[in-house]
Amino acid sequence: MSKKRVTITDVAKKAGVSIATVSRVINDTDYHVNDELRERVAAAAKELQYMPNFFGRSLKSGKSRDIGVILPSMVNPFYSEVIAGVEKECRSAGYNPIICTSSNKPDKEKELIRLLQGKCVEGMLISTINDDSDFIRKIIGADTNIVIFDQPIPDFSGDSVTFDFYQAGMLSAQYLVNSGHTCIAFLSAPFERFSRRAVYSGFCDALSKSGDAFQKKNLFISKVKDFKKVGIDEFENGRRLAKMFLKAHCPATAIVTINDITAFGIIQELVRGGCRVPEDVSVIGFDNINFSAMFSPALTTISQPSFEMGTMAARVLIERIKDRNKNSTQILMKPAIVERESVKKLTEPSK
Amino acid sequence: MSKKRVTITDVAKKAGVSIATVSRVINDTDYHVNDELRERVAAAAKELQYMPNFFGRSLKSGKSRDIGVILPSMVNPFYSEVIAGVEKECRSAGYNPIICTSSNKPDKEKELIRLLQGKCVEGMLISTINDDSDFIRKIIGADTNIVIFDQPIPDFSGDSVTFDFYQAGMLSAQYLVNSGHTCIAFLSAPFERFSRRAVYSGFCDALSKSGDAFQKKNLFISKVKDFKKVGIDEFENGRRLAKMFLKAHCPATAIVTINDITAFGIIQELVRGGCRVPEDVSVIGFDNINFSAMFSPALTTISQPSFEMGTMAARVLIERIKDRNKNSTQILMKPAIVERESVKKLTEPSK
DNA sequence: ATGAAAGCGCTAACAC
DNA sequence: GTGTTAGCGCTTTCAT
Repeated sequence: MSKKRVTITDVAKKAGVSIATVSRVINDTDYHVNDELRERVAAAAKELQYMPNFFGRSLKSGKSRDIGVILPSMVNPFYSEVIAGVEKECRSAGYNPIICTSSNKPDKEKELIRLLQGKCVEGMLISTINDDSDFIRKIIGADTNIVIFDQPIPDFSGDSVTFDFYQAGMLSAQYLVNSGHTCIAFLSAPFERFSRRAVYSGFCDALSKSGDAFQKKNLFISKVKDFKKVGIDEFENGRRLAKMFLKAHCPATAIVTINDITAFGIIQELVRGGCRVPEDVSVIGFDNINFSAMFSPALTTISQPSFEMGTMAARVLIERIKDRNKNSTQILMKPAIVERESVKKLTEPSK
Repeated sequence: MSKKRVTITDVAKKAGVSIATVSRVINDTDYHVNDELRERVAAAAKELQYMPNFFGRSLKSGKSRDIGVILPSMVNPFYSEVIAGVEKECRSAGYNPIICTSSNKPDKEKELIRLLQGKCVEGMLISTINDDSDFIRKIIGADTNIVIFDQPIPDFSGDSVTFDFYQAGMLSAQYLVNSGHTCIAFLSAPFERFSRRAVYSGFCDALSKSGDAFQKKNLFISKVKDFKKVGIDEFENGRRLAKMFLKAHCPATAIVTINDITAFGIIQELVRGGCRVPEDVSVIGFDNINFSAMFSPALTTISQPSFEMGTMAARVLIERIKDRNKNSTQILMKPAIVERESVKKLTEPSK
């Protein structure tokens, strides 16, 4: 019943030319085709609503024009923005991103990589959650173009676009110290990811330098390893963390945490526990997702340029696809503090 | 330099069998293959890290196992959740979703449809923003399986999974009326989308029925048509709307708006203008995105089940792919009120 | 300037 | 039970 798909042969027949000519016209090569024929072909193609079959093309050329993208989650707006950047950059260069989420599951990540290889993607953008990073290296050993982004892999020497988590950790500590805070708490999910460890160590180092060495009793780590519904789970995790903080009667006047959503949870629970933010306790987030500006109090946070990171990563990958032999590019995106309302300045008169 | 891709021929050579046998083993057909050969092939495939080329397969079979998904945006968490649902359902059925965002641009939407056709997707999930819906019907006339979801198309008779916007509008009005509000305002972006018109008319009808016919002076519509960065733009739009509301000295005690993000903007600006929520003015949102629960005051809103809608839409499409002749399925997801803290009950003693 | 034809990797009908 | 082969739609070399 369903009409057969229109192929290059149909167009050729209709225009009374060979398929080779049709191909030339369709691909608009600089190949010289008689104007009259060219128009006849174009007309036939249009009339038949011809649409080249990518499979035929890709099979022949070995090029899919597809780019695989693997991310841990979709529901965290940070990643939505990353994807938006990736998509924009890819499409404007004529590539099609295939977006996959690993849902924080290492095995699924591996599976997706194989899937994408089967689809002959010309390259992949990977934000890996695999701690065993060797398998990524193996893939690169083969002939897949890869750019590691977001989550760094220690000692990785290929293309990467990552974020300077260490410095970000330093920044948040310094900012708090400069605002007059001397007793600061660090609230986090388990340190399974490189990024969290890096933030923490930057944070500790900065405190040491300023003379207020971090006190272990101010470190609160929740037990939750698996975030199934990432957005809401991280929020709940924040609430849990705040409860721990409150219960411990922690004397800290400021709290640093690992992402904005967690910060939202912390703030909500703090307020519920009778603790005003920032009057009684200051909170500084991490990511600067869109909602941080909408929250009340508007969240002071460390910006991790999501959209730009997506854009950059895609750009680096496309460069790599064009030239397989160029030197590897390693981009380290820098953090910046975004001052809003959730941190109180103890050194200035309160308003 | 880069090693050639391993093909079925390589595996066949290595195992000392024909490519047909390899194909049979790989696809694990119930075709009878000698156990010894089977193992030899499997071993060879594994050793060579063979990965079938989807293009060859798809070209031959005409099946891509891909499903195209077109959405207006990615940055609004409502859509992130929809996608999460779609992805989960597709993958568990062995399909691969190709996600595209039209960025609220009708032309881009059409372009994406063509792109997806070129990729031989077996079906598409479309949340259309095209007001001219005929072109969608044309596509269906051809041999593409389509499920319209999220944004309904009037008089559409094919498969669809949409949301009962009209009833949602009624619900919000009724809820407010039941809470004792008699003067209610409606704040919206321009009525270009069917969904917004439907919400508005449900809202008006419910008010009429309750005897408090809606007064036109309480309708505020902003001018902004194009949301480029959807998330943040909608927030800004909310702020703009709240300014208009404030400036007009509107006597309404409650505000209904078209989505949660806009509600966040409205609330922020209201508060900034010295108007407490919900003490002075109540606000009811729309969507129930994750952040609504995190906001303060936690947002009372109409839930539009995003993840489930994605799941349902994918499921309907997959059913359709399996049986092209079955009757069309039309699912209308029902709204529900989510009571939180942004609406004040005027009929009960205030706390 | 145009056409004929090979062949990309795979599946499935057919031959043995 | 296994192998041979045609051909899916396309690009591109090579003749003409």
